[in-house]
Amino acid sequence: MPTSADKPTKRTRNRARTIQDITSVALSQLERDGASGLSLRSVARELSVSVAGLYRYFDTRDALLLRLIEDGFDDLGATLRTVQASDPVELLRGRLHAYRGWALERPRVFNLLYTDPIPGFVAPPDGPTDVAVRAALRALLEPAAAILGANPTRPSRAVVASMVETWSITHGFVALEVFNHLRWTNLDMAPAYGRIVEAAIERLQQQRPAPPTPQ
Amino acid sequence: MPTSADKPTKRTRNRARTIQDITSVALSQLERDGASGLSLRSVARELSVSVAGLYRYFDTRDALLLRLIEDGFDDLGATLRTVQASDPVELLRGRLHAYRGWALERPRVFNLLYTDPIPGFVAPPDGPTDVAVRAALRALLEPAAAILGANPTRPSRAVVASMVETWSITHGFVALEVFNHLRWTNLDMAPAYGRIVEAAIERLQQQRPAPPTPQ
DNA sequence: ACTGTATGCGAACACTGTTCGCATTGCAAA
DNA sequence: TTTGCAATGCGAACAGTGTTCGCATACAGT
Repeated sequence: MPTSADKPTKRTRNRARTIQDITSVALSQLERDGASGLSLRSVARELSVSVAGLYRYFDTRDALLLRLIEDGFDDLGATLRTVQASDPVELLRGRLHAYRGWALERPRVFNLLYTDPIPGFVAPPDGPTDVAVRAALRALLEPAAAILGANPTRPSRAVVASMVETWSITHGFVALEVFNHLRWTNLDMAPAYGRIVEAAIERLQQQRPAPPTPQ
Repeated sequence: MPTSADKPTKRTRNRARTIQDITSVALSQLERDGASGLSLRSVARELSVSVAGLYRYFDTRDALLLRLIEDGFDDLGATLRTVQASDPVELLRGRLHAYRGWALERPRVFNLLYTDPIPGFVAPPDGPTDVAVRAALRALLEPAAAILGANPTRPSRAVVASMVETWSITHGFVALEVFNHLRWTNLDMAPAYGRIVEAAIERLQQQRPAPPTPQ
């Protein structure tokens, strides 16, 4: 039962590598077949190890799934943060588009992150999952806070409300598109999403407290 | 292998009742444990029949799930249509709120309808599933078309785009709330959603072609 | 009353997650 | 270096799942 803080001995390095191997093939199976199609036994087969051996690294299938969720949020956050801009409006616009792009490339992972993957489970507040979730979201909400001229670390209630609106508006389109609920419209999805993004940004700007008019 | 159009003989009536029984207990298990927790064997146990017997009514587990999806969309549509109003704006507002209420009462069903429940499956266009999906959606989009002063049966491309925007904006908030992604905000969800709804309606009204100014 | 179809079910097969006990390996202290 | 303990690996087993098959039974139409 190794603790989280171990010296970098050969054992712990091997252990980290094994965990990395497991999550890696688990992720590829998740992306291909969805969460319900991910089986420990097939992961074990692909790694040429026994099923029972996997239980030295993950107590249960749900634990592995949870790890994929955390990794997913980390990856989403990192992807959003690759988008940079000097203008906060430009930054928000870019990251909102990156949000959609990320989701479209990994619909199964997006499904795992933003719907109800482990029926009974709710992430405990300030647990590792919750931390990863909020870190990813911060990459989206910080530029929104900047547009509002608000402190992104301690946003007021009204600022939170405005940021959540921005997120909700864009997330809705992405969720519907990713899950194929907009196919019948025959719309060009990219420009349609672009209009949603602009609407969200405009609304955000309207809610910014009026700056002191110069002169 | 009975076809869909049978005379109302005793056999077919019994058959319809059995199907109704199966879907009924399947639905209750779905609402409690989610789609992944729904098992044919437990349904059979609860009905005191054998598992193999169920296969006389549903070729596969996915077929039963698909039936629950169709029933779900029918129920959603019917619920939305219980909301009536003379003013189309009032009608849309009421139905958008009903949309959220319906989702919050059956999060597992909402998950089944609007995410990726059967990984490989896409509903064939104009199949029974597709018909149910679009019928439910029409209850939401018709008042939007009315606000735009458009023909709801043959909407133009621009009208479709506007209606989809309305849906996307509100769906996003509902999806995030239902799947517990807004818990950290500590916002009052009902008024927060109310503001989203008003934003969607305002945007819709702005996109209405200007009426001929009287006088 | 007879005949064919629809229905019901027990048993089996292949698959799943999970646990147990026993071997083996690697590390760290003696 | 040797010894001992913890970490690792694995085969077998158990309970659960979806699905198929073959054989009985019940019913509907002739």
